[in-house]
Amino acid sequence: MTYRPASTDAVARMSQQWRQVLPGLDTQPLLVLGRLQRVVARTDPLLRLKFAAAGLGPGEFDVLAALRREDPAGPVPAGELAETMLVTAGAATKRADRLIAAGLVTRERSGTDGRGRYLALTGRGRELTDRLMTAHMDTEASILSGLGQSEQDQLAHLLSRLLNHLEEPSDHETTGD
Amino acid sequence: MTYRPASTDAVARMSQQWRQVLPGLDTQPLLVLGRLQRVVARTDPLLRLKFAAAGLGPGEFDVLAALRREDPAGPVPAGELAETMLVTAGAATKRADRLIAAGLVTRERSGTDGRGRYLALTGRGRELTDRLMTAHMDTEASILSGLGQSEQDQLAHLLSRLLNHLEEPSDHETTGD
DNA sequence: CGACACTATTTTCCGGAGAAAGTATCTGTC
DNA sequence: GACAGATACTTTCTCCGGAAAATAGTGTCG
Repeated sequence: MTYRPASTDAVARMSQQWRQVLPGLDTQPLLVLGRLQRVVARTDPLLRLKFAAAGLGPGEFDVLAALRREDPAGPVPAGELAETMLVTAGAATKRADRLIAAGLVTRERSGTDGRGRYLALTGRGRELTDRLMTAHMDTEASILSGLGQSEQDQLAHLLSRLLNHLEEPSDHETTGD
Repeated sequence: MTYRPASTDAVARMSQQWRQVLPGLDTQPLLVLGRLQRVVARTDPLLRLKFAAAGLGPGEFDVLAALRREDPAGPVPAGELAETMLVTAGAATKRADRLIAAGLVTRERSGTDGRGRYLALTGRGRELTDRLMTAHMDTEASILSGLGQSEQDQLAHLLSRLLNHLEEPSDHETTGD
């Protein structure tokens, strides 16, 4: 039986192991990005539970949420939707197809540009989205409940900095490696 | 073209929008978990590039890395592998199949328990893994280069706390490390 | 010993996503 | 105004992973 101190998580252990196998290698990045991936891998299934219970597949709440957020501004171009969800246009099309079939979303041609499609929530879609979003925030809050408020704030801040760096590559040249 | 202050990331904007649509809803958790998901969604494709260049599919480097870490301890039971990779046993089997076909991994029956299978790296597998792991850490380091060292440390620490909470739900020992 | 429950892994089936080809529409150029 | 190329989306093809059934092996209890 291997003894494991309480303050050591799975990723810290991996890092230790690497140190033994490849002593020259700097595995510091793992302690950030490895943990990040692992947190997401752990939380995603938890978050999907409520959506699945409402009959929604993996990425479908993403669509509903994106449309609801833009609701005041009206229908959303399909391409924009794909961008904000970080999926390909093809995936966005298929997600929309399913939601349309479920009667939660509508798709209409753009008047000014025959290629464009605009997506919007139906009444039922809006209703469901609001209900799910509320429950969603509850779930997320409970996942974060192990951290204090100031820790959550710090974490949010650091992630924001990292994300900014990732999403605006122009403000810092990192073409290298 | 909407003007966007540099300090505002995509998730912060989403949170703002929600505030307008559902003013009563607390979207604080989004600022942590939403960003987390988004960082991973952005980084994953970057990380996969090098693996794909080496002919490896999505989860395959995970297998190689897990085996390499355990290398000193010898072959790894298939089930254990699935657990550390956070995938189902079926997925682990299939990943292993591909790597065996590529000549990077071997699978042998357990001597003591006929149901068990032990996986290990071949010479070529070990070589490739070491090379990829080094390149991988470079890539990750460059992704994190937007943060200073102390920020990375803070982030690692906070993520560790969160991960501990997620992976040991019954454990409430929050003693600092 | 033999039936049964349990465990470890593999296989089958299916759904979702990416890549790239396909379709419709728009824009610029002559 | 017609044509080439760009753009917005859709379709097709294929791969990967989860869920659950199937397979194989172990342990136990009488």
